[in-house]
Amino acid sequence: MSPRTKEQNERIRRTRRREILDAAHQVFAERGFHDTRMSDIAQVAGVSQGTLYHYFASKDDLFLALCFTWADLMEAGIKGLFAEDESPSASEKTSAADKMSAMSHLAMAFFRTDEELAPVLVEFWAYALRSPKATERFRALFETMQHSYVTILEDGIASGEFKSIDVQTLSALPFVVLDGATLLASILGRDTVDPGLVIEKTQQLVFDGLLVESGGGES
Amino acid sequence: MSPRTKEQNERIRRTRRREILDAAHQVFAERGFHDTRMSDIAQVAGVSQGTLYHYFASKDDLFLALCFTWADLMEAGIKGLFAEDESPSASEKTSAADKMSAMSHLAMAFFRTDEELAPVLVEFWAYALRSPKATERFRALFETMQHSYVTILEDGIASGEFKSIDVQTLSALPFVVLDGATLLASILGRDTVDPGLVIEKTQQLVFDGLLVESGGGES
Amino acid sequence: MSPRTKEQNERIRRTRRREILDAAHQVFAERGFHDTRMSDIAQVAGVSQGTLYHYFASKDDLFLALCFTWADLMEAGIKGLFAEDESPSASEKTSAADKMSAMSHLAMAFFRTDEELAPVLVEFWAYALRSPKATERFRALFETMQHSYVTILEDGIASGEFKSIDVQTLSALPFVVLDGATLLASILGRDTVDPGLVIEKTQQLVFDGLLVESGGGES
Amino acid sequence: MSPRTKEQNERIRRTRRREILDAAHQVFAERGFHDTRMSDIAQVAGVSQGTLYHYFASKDDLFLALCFTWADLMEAGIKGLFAEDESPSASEKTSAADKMSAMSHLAMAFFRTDEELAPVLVEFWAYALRSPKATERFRALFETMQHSYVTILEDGIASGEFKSIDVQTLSALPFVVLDGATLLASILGRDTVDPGLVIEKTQQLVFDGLLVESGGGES
DNA sequence: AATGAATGAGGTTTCATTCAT
DNA sequence: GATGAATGAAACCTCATTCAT
Repeated sequence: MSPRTKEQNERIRRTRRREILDAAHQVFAERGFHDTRMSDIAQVAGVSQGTLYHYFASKDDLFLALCFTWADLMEAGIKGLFAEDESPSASEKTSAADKMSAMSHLAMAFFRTDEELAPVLVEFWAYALRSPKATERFRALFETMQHSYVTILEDGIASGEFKSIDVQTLSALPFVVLDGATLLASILGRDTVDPGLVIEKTQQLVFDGLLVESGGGES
Repeated sequence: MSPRTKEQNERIRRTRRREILDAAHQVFAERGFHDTRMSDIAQVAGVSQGTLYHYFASKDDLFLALCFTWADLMEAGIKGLFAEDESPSASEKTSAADKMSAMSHLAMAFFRTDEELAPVLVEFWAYALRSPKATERFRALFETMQHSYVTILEDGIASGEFKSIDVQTLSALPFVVLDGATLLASILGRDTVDPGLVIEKTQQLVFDGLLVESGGGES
Repeated sequence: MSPRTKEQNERIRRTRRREILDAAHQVFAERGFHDTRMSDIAQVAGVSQGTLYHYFASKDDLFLALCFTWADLMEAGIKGLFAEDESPSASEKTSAADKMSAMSHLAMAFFRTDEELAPVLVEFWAYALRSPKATERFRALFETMQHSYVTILEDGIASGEFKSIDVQTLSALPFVVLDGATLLASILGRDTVDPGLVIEKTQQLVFDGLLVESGGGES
Repeated sequence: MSPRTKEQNERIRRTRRREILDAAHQVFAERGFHDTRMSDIAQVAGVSQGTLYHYFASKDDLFLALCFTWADLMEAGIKGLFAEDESPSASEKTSAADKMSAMSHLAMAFFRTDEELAPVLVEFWAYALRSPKATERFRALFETMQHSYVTILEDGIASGEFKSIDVQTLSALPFVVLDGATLLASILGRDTVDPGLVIEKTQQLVFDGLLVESGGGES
């Protein structure tokens, strides 16, 4: 009956918060944002509806927190990729080709980690269309990825590995392909479109395209 | 004195139906599916709420009809591309490269035609995640596009224009890039990501990639 | 193209009116008053909704007209029973027993005539609970029936056929049994409760009861 | 500070549920099922509309619950009548006449208990015409009453108290008269038809009829 | 911190009725 | 007389959020 210590309280809060986020993730993935009721989340999380509001100010808040969670993860993944790279322990500089390949693998890894991630992402996009907060987070993630890709491309071009191209425009490509493949896989199923494979094969083809002087299609 | 003729009634219904669809398009684009009120659509269309239900059974029905409208248009565009091609008047066969280019241009054209199309597409995707009807229409559209691309690639490979690749997987690429670029442009704005440019430059790069034997590793 | 004569017009109106009433009868029986839509009736009658309003001022008006139709029929039946009786051609006065029996047969006849009558009656009762017009018609019909029965009973008592009873109270019995049997047959089906049989057997038993001095139940 | 205990919550729910049912009873009786608005019930019950839906899934559900409540009461009354009878303390068996009388008194008691019961019953009948659930409950109640009456009649016949009659058909009589009298009293008012009196006098007459060999013809 | 009964604004949908043709 | 497109009032119901316990 002795009051809980501060640390105990915080641990409880952290655990409970995570449980709620997990429950929300599951239900949002199944039902989508608008068809999810707070009571559903509460039930799956095993808490009362009131409790949800001790941890998140609103349904939107909860959804955003969830989306930010994986955005953080993704961002950390990308940054990690290059942080390692900068460590001087690597005897030799990694080639641009290797870096491109590494980015692809990172994206592919996300799909293997969590089967329910893709549907929530699609919801997030629709949500981001109307929510400045979501847009900002999305933009930051995009810019991180874009920045990395720009660096890779420019390095490759500088070193003569790649031919010269419109770096600014093409820097969006990884994100474009990642999201496009996620979308198609979510709606049509992975039997129809395997996002990992699409990303991998595309990256390979694009890489090959970077090696040759343009054949000069008119488009 | 005498009642309206059948033709008069049909004309009225066709016109009114189109007016409602246009209004719905506008409001759905602005607000998204869930934040759109039937009263908003009615007001923009200049009719009463009741009238909406003379033309569409429900809000979902209206939204689907709208999405089917542009899906039909897009599908017609793709099929038209190849129908022309089959006309025997062309003394020489169009090259695979030209066909690829034509597909890109078609996709790009859609964005120029209708500024408000993109946001509704994103809504449609989220919607398609839960609605079998929407999924089916989406799948049909995808397969049409995929089929065309498969043909182009196989023709190109057969004629020796292209190297041999995983046609099945890469046939999803146009749709992946189209949707991915649409998404990014919708959320981040065309200043950040110009979908037409992304499509064009990507197509070019991919095309170049198709010309050379792969220099890359397996990744 | 010559304009129709007044008689033709009236004939058309009468026919059309009857068609609408028949359609209404059918739909009201199937669906009940509140679940019947004017459009249903219009469709079954083979006319437009607007036309209904050329013949009846409102849905309530149409329903009442329908109910009044059979009320008139029933009332005519009862009155007819006694009109015949008063004709001097009958060499001998009909006995009270015979009259009672005749009333029973009349009631039973209604059930055989029209299978769909019973459900509409139940609707009418619920309706009559709130509508003064319906109540009044119902009361008039009741009083006609009651009046006839009072006469029969009083004649029978006067002639010594029947013992003395509370005529006022028991004069409601035919209506009570008729309606009660109608109700049960409508809800439970004629397999469970055969209204004709119930009426017949009850009448018989009651008649027997009228013959003997009360055994003096305490109730 | 601490949340309410389970018992507290249950007590609240039980009380509130009863309050809502009472309010519904009152409003349904006044206005009928279809003209009753959920907002009316909410107002009379002193709760918000939303609260109604915490206790009943729909307007139909609420109405059915209400009807089931009195059906349960009525059924308990009938069963109670015979349960007492089976107690071995009674030195002598109750006569069939006494049992018939008891049943009449029970029916009459219902009308005295609750002035507003009758109109709701009429609504329930109309409702039962279209609702399988209501039909089933109605049938069960009917069968209970019928079963009791069959027993009474057969016992009476076996003991020689009553003459032999069509027990199956006449076993519906109490229900027929009860419902018929309820209906007439509801529509015409108790001044015109006193249901208690009708039931009592009818029972008496029928009882007398059971004593004598039929003098009547087949009608 | 946790609970869950209660709220109430507001959305979609229905349908009797009107009226221009 | 006949039509059927159009109306618009209002009903049922949902669900995020609050707050007394």
